[in-house]
Amino acid sequence: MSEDKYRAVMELAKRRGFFWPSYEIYGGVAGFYDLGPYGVLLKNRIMDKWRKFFVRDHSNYVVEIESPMIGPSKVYEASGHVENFTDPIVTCKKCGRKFRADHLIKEVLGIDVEGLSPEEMTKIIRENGIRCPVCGGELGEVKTFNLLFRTQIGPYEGNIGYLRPELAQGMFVAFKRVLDAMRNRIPLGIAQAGRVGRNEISPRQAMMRLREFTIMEMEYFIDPEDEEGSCPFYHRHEDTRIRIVTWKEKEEGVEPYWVKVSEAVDEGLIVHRCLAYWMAVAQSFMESLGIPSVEMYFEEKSPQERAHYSSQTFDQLVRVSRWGWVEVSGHSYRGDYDLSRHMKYSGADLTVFKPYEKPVIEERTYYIVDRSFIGRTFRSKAKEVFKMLEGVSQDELRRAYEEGRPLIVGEYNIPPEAIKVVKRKEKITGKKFVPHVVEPSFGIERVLYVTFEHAYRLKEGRVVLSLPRDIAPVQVAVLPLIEKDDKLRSKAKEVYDMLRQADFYAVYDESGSIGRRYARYDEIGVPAAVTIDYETLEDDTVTVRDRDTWKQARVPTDKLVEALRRFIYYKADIASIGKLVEA
RNA sequence: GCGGCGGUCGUCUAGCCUGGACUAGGACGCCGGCCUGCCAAGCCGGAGGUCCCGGGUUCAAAUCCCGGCCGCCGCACCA
Repeated sequence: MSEDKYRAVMELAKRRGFFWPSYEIYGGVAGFYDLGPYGVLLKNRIMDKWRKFFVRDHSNYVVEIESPMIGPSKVYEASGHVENFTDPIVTCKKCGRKFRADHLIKEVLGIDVEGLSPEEMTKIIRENGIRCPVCGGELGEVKTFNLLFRTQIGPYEGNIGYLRPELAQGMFVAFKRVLDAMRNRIPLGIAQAGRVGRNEISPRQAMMRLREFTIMEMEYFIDPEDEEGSCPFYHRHEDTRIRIVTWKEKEEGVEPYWVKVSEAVDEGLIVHRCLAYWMAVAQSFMESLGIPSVEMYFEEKSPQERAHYSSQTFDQLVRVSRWGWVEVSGHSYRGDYDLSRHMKYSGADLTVFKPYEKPVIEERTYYIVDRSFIGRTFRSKAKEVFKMLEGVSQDELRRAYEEGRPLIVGEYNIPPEAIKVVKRKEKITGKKFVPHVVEPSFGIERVLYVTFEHAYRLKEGRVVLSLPRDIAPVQVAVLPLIEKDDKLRSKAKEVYDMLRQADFYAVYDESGSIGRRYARYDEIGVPAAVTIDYETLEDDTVTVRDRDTWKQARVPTDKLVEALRRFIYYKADIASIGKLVEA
């Protein structure tokens, strides 16, 4: 049954122009998918929903940017991808099985070889006679496989560039600029939607795992010392119930359960309220795409599974017919790992200055050397002494003072009497810190697929794509009842023009019997079909047909735009927008 | 990458085992005509196929054999 649904869904997607495997005429290449005419429209509407939920709904805090797909090698050295996105792989010459070379060596010899070159690992394997743990066959050379797509920037061979495997680095690298443009306010969310590439070893599962795909992601930068202030919209979802399971619970066989956001945070199930808040937003977002809340949950990744910089990661899983639960988004607490790395590798200051509400007056103690004493004592050498004193820390001065022993700088002895204590009141207006990051990240193609599959229905043996009305690729079809009647046709074209000018995505179609055309638009998920019939010519009313119930309401043409707006954007019932037509 | 199964008009498929009348058949869809006063009606006509690709066996290959590509499943992989 589930197998059949997957096949039916893929068949519809291909036949009606939603999506299909790329490069088909050349035999295809695994891990690449095209989006067709309706696929692109649907994707755009999904992306617009995401913008609403994550960006526009938080317009004072979250902004969207766009950064390049190709980055210089330095960026991905800093991010750790050049080093960590690579696996050393060794292949058994006899049975062909592949193993992680470092794991195999650690297993057999108990030594950690992380960071060693493939040649060194090969040597270790040879010298210790390590063989295939499954069949005992001889192992080949250790090879590395990096999942980054590599290229060169310009004509210079040494100038290596990588295709981004995630969007995050674009936000981190541009962080200072964006922060500046947003007038240095924190919390700050930087969002981006764009394509990424990962050279997967063996992609499969149709659109679930691709080598090139689209991510919608946000890096939400916060002050780690101010959890409450980091989430000014927390109250919106405080009482929202989300469905989660922690990794420990999962190991114990606990099923996902419903919990209020505030409880999950207060009980420490979720490490930070921002993480929990964006998970609740993610759940609402997926619900708006027609995924019922019982068809999804959040599952915490175990420490072994998650990236080393993450202190907690939840995956959002949605049920699909063929593969069961699949990940559509990831929610990570990334800490300050990325910004710190980029500070180190680039030398740039990526800290944030956060002013206190009231400046803090603090009394500070300074230990200073009496300059007149030095001048008197060392005379012509004094200049040299001052210079050397520049490298002496407050701590050293304090110890010399407190212990009453001379401070030795180079070949000079400075007696403790020359050190003076000065207490000074200082006004501290704020603090500098490296922000922490909470990251919700969606894979669009997966979201698109689950949306498509959940919309797929059979009604009386016909396919109906019951997409939520406001994400339907085409919003309204305008149909003259009879093809061969010029009066109906010209009136229908007038109505089409009116809807088009009112910014609806409308199509006009006169080909085939009316029933056939209804069926056609049911299949591509058009929520409303407007039919121009003979009554239209008499009293200027049209019928609006609801894709899901097949009920029709009669609406005056001059009220049609408003009626369709309510129907498509405000979930108005078909009966509420006009007089129902008797079947 | 290994093993299993598969790949035929846009889509779904028949044919393959048992090579030859296959000029590859059908259904649905699509296009045109007739018809049609509301749910894939009917009639007529039409377009549409590198039988996944390459090689081999044979007088003859969609069909048998080998290699490759792609898809699905299992294993491995999935920062």
